[in-house]
Amino acid sequence: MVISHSPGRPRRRVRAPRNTLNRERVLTAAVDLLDHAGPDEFTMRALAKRLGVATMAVYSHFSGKDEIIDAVRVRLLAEAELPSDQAPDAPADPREEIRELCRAVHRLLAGHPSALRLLADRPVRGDESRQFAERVKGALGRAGLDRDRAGRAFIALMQFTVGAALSRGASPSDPAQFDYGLDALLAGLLGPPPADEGARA
Amino acid sequence: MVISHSPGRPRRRVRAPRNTLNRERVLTAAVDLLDHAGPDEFTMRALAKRLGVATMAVYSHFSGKDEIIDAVRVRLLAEAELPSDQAPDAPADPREEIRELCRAVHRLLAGHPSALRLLADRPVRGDESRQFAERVKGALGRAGLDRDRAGRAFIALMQFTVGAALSRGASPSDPAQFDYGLDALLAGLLGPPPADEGARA
DNA sequence: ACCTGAACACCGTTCAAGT
DNA sequence: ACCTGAACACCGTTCAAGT
Repeated sequence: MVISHSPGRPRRRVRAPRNTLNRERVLTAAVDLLDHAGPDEFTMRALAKRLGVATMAVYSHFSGKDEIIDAVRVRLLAEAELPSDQAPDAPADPREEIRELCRAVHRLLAGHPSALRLLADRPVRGDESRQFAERVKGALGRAGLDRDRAGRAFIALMQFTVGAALSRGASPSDPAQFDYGLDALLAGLLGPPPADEGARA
Repeated sequence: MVISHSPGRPRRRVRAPRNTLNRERVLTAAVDLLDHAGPDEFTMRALAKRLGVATMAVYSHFSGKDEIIDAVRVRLLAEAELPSDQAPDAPADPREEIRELCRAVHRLLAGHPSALRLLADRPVRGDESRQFAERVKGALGRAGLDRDRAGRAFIALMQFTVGAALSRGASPSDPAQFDYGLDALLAGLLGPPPADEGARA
């Protein structure tokens, strides 16, 4: 006996061609999904549907949802638009460099609010973040802090930056709010900025 | 025919007596559960089991999980040990009052890390938090900030406090870390502290 | 009014099977 | 090797029923 498709609903093809999937495609779809829906809708089933494959196909490339979330963090960190790394013999004002680095991280986090909710409570590890930390601590050192104070200052700056991005998602505030807090924190950590560039009240 | 209990496993009684449950008991159990387990284990089923009732009994007192989480926030805010409210004609140093208020909130949040994860991304509303905000903004005003700056400063302080508490849960840092950042932020917002009490480096 | 248990539409993940 | 679909042990919540 012949089983015919019901003519009204053309179903997704029964079997996806080989090698349709890889880690890159999964991660791109994951970030897209997070950017277009809340963290609760970030589901293995929704992710697979977006990729046009069966749910379990994703498990051929990632061990599970946690590994995907960790990889999303790495992917996002990689696409952060950091101010260009200066040559060591042409150092810019370290205060301004720190400021721009924090602003870049804040821009990144505020631009991916659902991802931020998923990532906010996980410890940050991995090479990229270590590199970033060393760069900020280097600038803090050039601004006059010793190694110990630079470490504490870096943590404080990241705590504020994450908290500000989280709060923006919860109840959006004007864009100048983050700068107000960041400049205050920097002034407290490094001392007041030189008067010649402080033209704003 | 007689159905006998299997002697090995005395089951929970079939029907709980009337009025065993009320909002207070549910909230106490909810905070206990959050304090003894991760946010993922905070489940309507686990909550009911802890209360010794069927899962759906809780729904007689709360419309759902979201309402419970909102009520947990109120409960936690209420049990925050804020420094005693000064009489208006005997005002303490406003800087010190702000400092202690932020420390109290941080202590509270850091003491309930799982609850913090559930609450961090929700907008804060309600009367208690408004009262708290007015108290901090009042102190900021007495410290010399105009209304607009006081509003921004309050937001910045809360963003930092939440971010610091969240980060402590993710990768615990030493207790002095929060004070380091808080004092820097306060110095930036209010100007450097008077030299006579700044005996620490 | 308050509590119970079955049922529904979801989850993430395991497993056996297809190609 | 890579993908599929059924199945398992969970969720939050609706519903009809008990007292």
